[in-house]
Amino acid sequence: MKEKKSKRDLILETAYRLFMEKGFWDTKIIDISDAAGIGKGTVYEYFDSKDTIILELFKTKVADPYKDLSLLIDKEISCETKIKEYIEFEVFNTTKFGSNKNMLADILIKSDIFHNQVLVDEIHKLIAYKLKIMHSIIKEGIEKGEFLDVDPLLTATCIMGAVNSFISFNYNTIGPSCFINIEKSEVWDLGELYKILFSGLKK
Amino acid sequence: MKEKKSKRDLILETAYRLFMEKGFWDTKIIDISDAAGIGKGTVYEYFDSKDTIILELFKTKVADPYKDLSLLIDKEISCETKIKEYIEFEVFNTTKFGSNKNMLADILIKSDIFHNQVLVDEIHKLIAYKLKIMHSIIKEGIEKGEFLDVDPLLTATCIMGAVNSFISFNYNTIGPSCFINIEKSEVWDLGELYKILFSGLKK
Amino acid sequence: MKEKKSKRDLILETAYRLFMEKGFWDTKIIDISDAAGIGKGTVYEYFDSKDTIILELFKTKVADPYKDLSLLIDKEISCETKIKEYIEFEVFNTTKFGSNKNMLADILIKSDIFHNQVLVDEIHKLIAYKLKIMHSIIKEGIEKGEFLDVDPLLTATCIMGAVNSFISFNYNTIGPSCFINIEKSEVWDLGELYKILFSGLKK
Amino acid sequence: MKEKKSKRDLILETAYRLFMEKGFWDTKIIDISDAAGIGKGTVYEYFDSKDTIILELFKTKVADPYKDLSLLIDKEISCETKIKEYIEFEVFNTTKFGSNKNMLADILIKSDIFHNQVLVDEIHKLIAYKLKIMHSIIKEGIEKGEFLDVDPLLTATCIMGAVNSFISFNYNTIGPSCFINIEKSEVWDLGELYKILFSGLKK
DNA sequence: TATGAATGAGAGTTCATTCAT
DNA sequence: TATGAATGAACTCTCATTCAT
Repeated sequence: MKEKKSKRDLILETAYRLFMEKGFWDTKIIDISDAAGIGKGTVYEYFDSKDTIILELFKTKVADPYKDLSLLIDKEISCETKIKEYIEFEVFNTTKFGSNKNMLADILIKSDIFHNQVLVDEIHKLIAYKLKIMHSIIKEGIEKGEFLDVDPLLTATCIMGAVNSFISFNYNTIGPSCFINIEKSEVWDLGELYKILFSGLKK
Repeated sequence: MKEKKSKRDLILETAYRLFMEKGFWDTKIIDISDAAGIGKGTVYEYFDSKDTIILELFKTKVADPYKDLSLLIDKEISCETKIKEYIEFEVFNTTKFGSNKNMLADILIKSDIFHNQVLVDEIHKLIAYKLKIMHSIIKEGIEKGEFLDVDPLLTATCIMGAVNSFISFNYNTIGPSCFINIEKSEVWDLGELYKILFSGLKK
Repeated sequence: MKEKKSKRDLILETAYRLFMEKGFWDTKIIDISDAAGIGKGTVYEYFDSKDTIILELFKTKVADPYKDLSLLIDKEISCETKIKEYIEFEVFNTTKFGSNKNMLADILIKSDIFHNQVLVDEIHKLIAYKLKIMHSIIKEGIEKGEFLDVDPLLTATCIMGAVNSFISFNYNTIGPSCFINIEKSEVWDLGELYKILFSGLKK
Repeated sequence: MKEKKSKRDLILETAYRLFMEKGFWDTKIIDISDAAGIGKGTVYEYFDSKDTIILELFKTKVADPYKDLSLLIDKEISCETKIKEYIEFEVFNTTKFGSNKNMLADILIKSDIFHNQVLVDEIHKLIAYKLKIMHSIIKEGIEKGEFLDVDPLLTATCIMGAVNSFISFNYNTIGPSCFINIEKSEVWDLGELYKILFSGLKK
């Protein structure tokens, strides 16, 4: 495993680009070496396997930038500002790769899932359908004076994200592996979720 | 393509079970036929391909149940209640397959992503890390009297979900394919996001 | 793993033939399937791997025939006859595959050793050289009346084989794995070897 | 092809050591250069190929020491002594590389044969089985007073070696390449083999 | 209708060898 | 003289799909 920067980086960048474009499974080693203008064997001079490449990309492109995020906790600013800074950081971090690029999400969502565009289209159709309903409800609520004057689509998007996340963590899809060192009451109450969505965080 | 209900359903149910257990890519056609107690060729009597099976499963198990969700819009109830009903439906819908089962999420998250446990562990580690920070901030905010008395972990989870969703839709990762028939102002303002998170929806 | 006799046997026989002709390492799976007139994948329908094929061949062609050899021990015949029968069995067993064929020895000695005909020639040259010397000594011994009137070349061959075997077992090349349940005095004395070679077994 | 002694010898000695330890096929060129502390390319400055190395090793380590063995023929000693000296030389020669080391045999028997420990175990099992039978017969013969009082295991080992050798040469496995300049009667008689085994060489 | 034997394109990976420096 | 980065032919094994029965 050589460490010479340029060639290793060339492979990494090429792999990254192809993974983003075609997905991990649709990108073959030969695709990477061809696109990089090098021999297939050269890829293996720098990486043990295809798995090592995606792992390295994840670590450097995705995970590493978060390293100092925890410094945020001890900053002398209000918690509201902390959350705002967190979000700004997250937005910067996941969009810095270029317009419309969120590496992890992209690779996951791209062709990789099922090599099946028809299915991907169906999934998007469902999301669109749900979004439209939620959007319509919020719009109505605003018009009727029931809700604050927020952007209805943005809000629909956020609520859907919050709910999906709530479900995934609450009903263990993602697994308790993500709750390291944090105590979680057995099953969360929907009432708590509503509280946040309707009243927000601030006192 | 035959339509005799029983055998077709047997294949579908077996495939569904195996996809949930081992993921889509790790489930081979032979696994399905073996588990169903039928011949490998028989699978192809009822389905054109493996892709057709997952597509059918998605349609019937995931998408179809949402068919009447739009009726919610015209119900004679407050918008707050509509959203609550929406959420309750979503929770029911994604957890009805058994404890801790959310079909789509499960299949995506299972072995399928990269066949690479090391990478999956890294991803979980990052999620856990971010969650811990957010959790810590919210807890502090509550203690200091800055935030309402919410469940900090649940709230952290929801905010992360909302933010991820905001980013995905705002910066086009998922693609505009999900905004069919909805007008979206070019790029959403972070201020709008903060408004919802801190003040909530309700007036 | 199907068990239908004919195709499985076809693969086995074809592999056997090619292993004998070209050696194990020089025989590729595609060679076997081509020679058998079947598809490459078919080989894997019947055998898990190339290793499984050679193992199966060893078991059925080489090891199995020895199964009843131990019955010899309890036969009501003289020990001299027992040894003669043992040898006759061994000769039959290792030559039954056709003229000039001793499966295991052939595969080992063929191209497999080093893929290197020049080296194989050198090895043969050395054997020939040693054989010639031994042959010459024995011939002289017979002519001078020192030795019995035996076939000098045959005798030279046997002595070389006995000595090689003695060395291999005595100095552990083969490893003690072959002395299961038999007690071996630490290192054998050359005197014992001479006793057998010069005086023979019989009283 | 340079001839500078020291580096060439370093490569040779390193290759020799690794071939003995891991076998020819398991030893890669990079292993040799690494172990020798030189560059991979340097190996090719001194040797045309991996094959050239093993050939050179065979010649210098194995074959060359036999160069003067033929002088034995003309020594003024009895033929019995000649054979004894031959054997002593052979024992010395094949064991001089260190305890339990017989270069050629070692390399052949090591990992090289089939990279398949299961098969190697099976082969050893068969050898052990045959050895046990022969051992048992000889022991019985001695106890009954039919045979001389020899070491039964050593004798079994030698007889097996002699018989294998007899078969290999008699039925052409090794090929007539080893009978250069020696006349061989078409097929040897088993009677001749028995004569030597039971009566020995000496008059 | 049901089968499962047969298929072969295609993947990741290895490593002896080359050659520009 | 010495290097090691670069190479690519070659290999084993996988598995969705076909099709004769």
